[in-house]
Amino acid sequence: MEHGTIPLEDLSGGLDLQSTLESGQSYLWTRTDHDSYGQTGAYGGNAWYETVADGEVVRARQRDGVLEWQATTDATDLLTHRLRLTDDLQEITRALPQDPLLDQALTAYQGMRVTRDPFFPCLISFICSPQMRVPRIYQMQHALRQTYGEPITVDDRTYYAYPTPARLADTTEADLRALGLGYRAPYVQRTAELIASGELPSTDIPDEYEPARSHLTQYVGVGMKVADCVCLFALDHLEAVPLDTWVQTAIATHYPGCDHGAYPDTSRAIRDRLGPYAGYAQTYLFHYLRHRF
DNA sequence: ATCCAGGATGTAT
DNA sequence: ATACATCATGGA
Repeated sequence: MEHGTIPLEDLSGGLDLQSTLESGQSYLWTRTDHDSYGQTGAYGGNAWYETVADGEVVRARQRDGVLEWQATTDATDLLTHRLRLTDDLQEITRALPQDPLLDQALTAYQGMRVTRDPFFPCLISFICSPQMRVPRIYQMQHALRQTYGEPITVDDRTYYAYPTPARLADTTEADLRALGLGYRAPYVQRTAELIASGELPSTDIPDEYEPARSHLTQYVGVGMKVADCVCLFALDHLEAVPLDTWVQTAIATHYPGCDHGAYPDTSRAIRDRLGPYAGYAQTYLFHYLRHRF
């Protein structure tokens, strides 16, 4: 394994790796000191996180003002891309409106970045998310990797890549129910099939945000909320605001003028209110609201 | 035991 | 368009 460090001193807004990887954005990283997946109780400020990306094992941890990595090849570009290290967090914070709730959330998790996941794993992760707690979503993605992922052995340890569309298309509803996906099992199988067969290829996704969101809702198990998650966490649409139950409640109480009942109307109103980095605000609010109690 | 979780779908109005 | 029941699973 090669290893190296990425300096963080000159990074605008800094980095909080733990918050970035444990705030329910990406379900593709596992903390190596976890005996079970998705547990965020113990402090892990300097913990290693690992994933399989582009067929390579990548491990990263934050300490002493650097992002340290171990990988089979140089992971600098990969980490810079996946963790959005070039996002100007100071400018993003400046561009967001000033209000007490948002200020508290931004201050509490300074350095947290929106992750940039690969499309298919992100899509499947959030198809698994409805009516599920964050730790269980981690658990389901872990089960999918262990069961259907391509194994990679490095230094006597075996890792599993996220399964391909073809591999998941080749499963059955019963197979996936056995992994604990519940009623989302047929959604995952059908969506994988739509992509693998070319019936609804991901290469047809429009570049613009709202058309992209509309395209995504054609997949099975994808409504507006899940589509917004994929737009934000995989498709570079930083204005996308996933309206989950936490954020909807926050909008109703904190931005009542933006609450229009219907998803598309509230979505447009909150984006008009928060601006081009609305998705960043959503990510901070979601993490903050879920953890302040 | 009962309730609830990063909602989506099918059906009836 | 909008309202409502239904959908698995596990942890509190």
